[in-house]
Amino acid sequence: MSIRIYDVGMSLRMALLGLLSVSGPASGYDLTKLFESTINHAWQARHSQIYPELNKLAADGLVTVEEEGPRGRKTYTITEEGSRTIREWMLTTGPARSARDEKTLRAFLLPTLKPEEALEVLRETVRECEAKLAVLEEIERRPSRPRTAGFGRYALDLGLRHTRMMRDWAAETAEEIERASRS
Amino acid sequence: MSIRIYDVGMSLRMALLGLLSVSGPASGYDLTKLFESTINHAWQARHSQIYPELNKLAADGLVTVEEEGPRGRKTYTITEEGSRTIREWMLTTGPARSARDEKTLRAFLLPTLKPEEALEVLRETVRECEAKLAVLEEIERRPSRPRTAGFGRYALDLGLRHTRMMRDWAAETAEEIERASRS
DNA sequence: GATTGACATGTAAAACTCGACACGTCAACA
DNA sequence: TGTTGACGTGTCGAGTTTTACATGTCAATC
Repeated sequence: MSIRIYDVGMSLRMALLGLLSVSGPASGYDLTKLFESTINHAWQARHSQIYPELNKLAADGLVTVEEEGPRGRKTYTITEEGSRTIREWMLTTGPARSARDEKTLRAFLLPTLKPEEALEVLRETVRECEAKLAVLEEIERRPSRPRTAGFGRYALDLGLRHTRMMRDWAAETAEEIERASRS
Repeated sequence: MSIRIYDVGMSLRMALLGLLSVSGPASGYDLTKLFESTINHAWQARHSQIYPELNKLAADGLVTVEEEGPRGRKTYTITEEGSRTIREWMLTTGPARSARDEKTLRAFLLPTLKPEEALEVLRETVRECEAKLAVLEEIERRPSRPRTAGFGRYALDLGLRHTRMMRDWAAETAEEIERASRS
């Protein structure tokens, strides 16, 4: 086991430990789907990244394979050390946190377009946000499964706020551009 | 020049073309700093990634080196083809956009902590947001330099909204946890 | 004249991420 | 009985991103 000095690249690790911690024992397959259905807005990972990371996690003693089911299914459980590790990470306040959002990047690059084009992009953004909001609000209404109950609460709220913020920004910016181009 | 079929990995390319498009001719050094001071919240890139990408961009005819100054400075200018390329990219609506935010990830993993610990993390988040807001509001008040004037407008507004949203979420979630743990 | 710091560009190794390939199981339904 | 689709784990190659290394110029200040 190699000690990692820097925080970079710990995110996937911590996401997996966090999911295992809150949802209880799960397989790589379960975690891949959990990833998609919960923290997908904040972080993405394919199974091709998740399976190797789980093996590393097991090698480092942060998780254990307690049970092997049919179809080669391996059920991972977080260990004491794993819990300690994620707790420390969560309580560590670092100044530099990676943040990448192509949607926001496009918003920043809006001035590269002519006003009419920018307007159309913004209106499309509003439509996308509305569609996403509809999905999130539907999830909010639907009673959550017990396994992810506490987990999804804050995540969903943040997702809703983020999407509404984006929608409002796009709508108001569109209005502003429209006003400016009319005068 | 190889044609890229997928959109993935185009972000850095487009960010550079966008910066060159809005701010006018600039060197790799300028772009590195522009990156930091403008779209850093949406995308990050070190000079070790920017310099090679500029060379590729030049090889592909999307930018040209019009001028070589002292200290080996190379001033890049976006070409017609470069402008066409970013315009097409901006107008292309793809469903899958990469989004990674460690701050949000941590928010999602809050339920791994005990209520008192989560509370402390949330309060720290509020403090960080307040500090960031102070910086952004100061920038808002300060008259912008002509080179990034139009560019920074929307970016700054979105940054302010995002930070306020995060602050409000953290504050209200903290309140909620406090209420729940009191009862 | 020497030192410091901003300017300026680059490369190499390691780690991270994605899409594609690859293999195999089990249950349900036709 | 065959086929389909969800379950389930894994590897590989290519591209992206980071950290560290590497080199040198120019202006200002001591």
